[in-house]
Amino acid sequence: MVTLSEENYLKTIFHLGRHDKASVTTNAIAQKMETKASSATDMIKKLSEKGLVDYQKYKGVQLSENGRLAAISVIRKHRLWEVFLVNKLSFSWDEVHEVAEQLEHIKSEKLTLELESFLDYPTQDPHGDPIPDSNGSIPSTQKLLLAKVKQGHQCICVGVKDSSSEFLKYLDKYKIALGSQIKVISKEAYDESMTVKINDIQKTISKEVAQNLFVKTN
Amino acid sequence: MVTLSEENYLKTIFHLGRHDKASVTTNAIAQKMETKASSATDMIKKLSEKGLVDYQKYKGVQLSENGRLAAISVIRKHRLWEVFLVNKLSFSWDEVHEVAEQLEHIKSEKLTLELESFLDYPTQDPHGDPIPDSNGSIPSTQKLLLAKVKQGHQCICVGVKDSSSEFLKYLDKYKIALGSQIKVISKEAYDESMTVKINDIQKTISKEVAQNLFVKTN
DNA sequence: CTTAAAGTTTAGATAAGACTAAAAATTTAT
DNA sequence: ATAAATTTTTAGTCTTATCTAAACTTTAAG
Repeated sequence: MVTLSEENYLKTIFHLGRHDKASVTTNAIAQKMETKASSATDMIKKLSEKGLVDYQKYKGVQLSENGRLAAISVIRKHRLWEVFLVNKLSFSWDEVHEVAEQLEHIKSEKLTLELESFLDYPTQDPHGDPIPDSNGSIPSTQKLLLAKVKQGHQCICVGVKDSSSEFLKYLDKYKIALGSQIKVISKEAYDESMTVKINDIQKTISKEVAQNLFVKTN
Repeated sequence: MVTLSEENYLKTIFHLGRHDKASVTTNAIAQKMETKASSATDMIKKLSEKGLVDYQKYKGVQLSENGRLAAISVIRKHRLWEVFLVNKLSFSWDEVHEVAEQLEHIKSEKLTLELESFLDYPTQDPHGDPIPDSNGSIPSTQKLLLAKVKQGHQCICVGVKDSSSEFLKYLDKYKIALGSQIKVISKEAYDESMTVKINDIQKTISKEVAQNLFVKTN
């Protein structure tokens, strides 16, 4: 039995360890969880005793296979619920996170499977993040940050790196959505801003925006 | 802020105090919550300090107005989720309780309202229990136990008193559902069993069954 | 290569919610 | 009306998850 708090730590460790395969540090976990390092250490010990993480004092943690599966299960539920909230109820993509944070902890295998079926087996959530399948496999997507796209190239918006309400509302305001066609017209070396044509409307966007938008070239 | 545990106590006190308006005793609460009387006392004190119940030592508790509203809110969510599970996902009425016990604690006013709308404003859950509206009003239904119906009278099944999985599966087995037409053919004084015609099929049912089925005469 | 800074862990405390055992109040029965 | 039985409360303990403060490692700088 994995507690709610344990699930939240596992999820955080998963996200922090996603890209490089080095150990995740205590401080990084504490910061992401908005708690103290000593609390993180306590929880790490507990997770370690339960065999959910590999832990060596002062050396950080890595998820064990069981820990990885537990984390992915929570992430899967989180993203399925987000799809439900946006596609079936009338939530917008900037409103779903908080509620999904609660719904992701509901324990019922049947519920998750039925929900997935009801939603027609979605492969990504409203922010473009992939939804793990019931075996824990995560569909890989070849995406890159808009900031990396060369001048003159065309691409399609496929996800966001920052899924804060503020950023999502900014995107809504300028009609930038998943699927939007984006052409990079010019790039400004000085401030890393770029001028793009989005859905045939020209606009200059800042570095902050370009570095938080995932696109796929086509 | 009402905790998950507090919500469960409030719900229990609501159900126990539903019919007679006498105070609900500590032991009754403990028994229903499957906990010890001392734990119930501790929680009662906490609820009392928060103004959710009126409490006098050794005299039991009654819900305050705020406590009543909090309890009804939880019950409303529980029943809405049950409708969702049965009508939208393919749960049967004997499978919903455990999951709804978890979902009822999700805190999001918008979610509850949107869910209610998505379900087309249902007035009762899959067991025939009324769903409180967003103001906390509970639609009243005039129902009686099948055991009280006189010989020769016709009625319609509108709910169950016992919503245990065992009873619900029994009803499924004999094709007794909400809406089933039931005519009381004869009653046996000795064991309080009765012979009834359900959907044109004759069957003898025990006291236990007759005392757990709600009907409406027509 | 030693020391200062940064990061991590330990020790001890707190709050919520539960438990056991014992004391106190209430109810029931003689 | 009082003793016995039952119910309720209190006191003290436990577990989970958190915190602060202090101690200990590791890393980085000089």
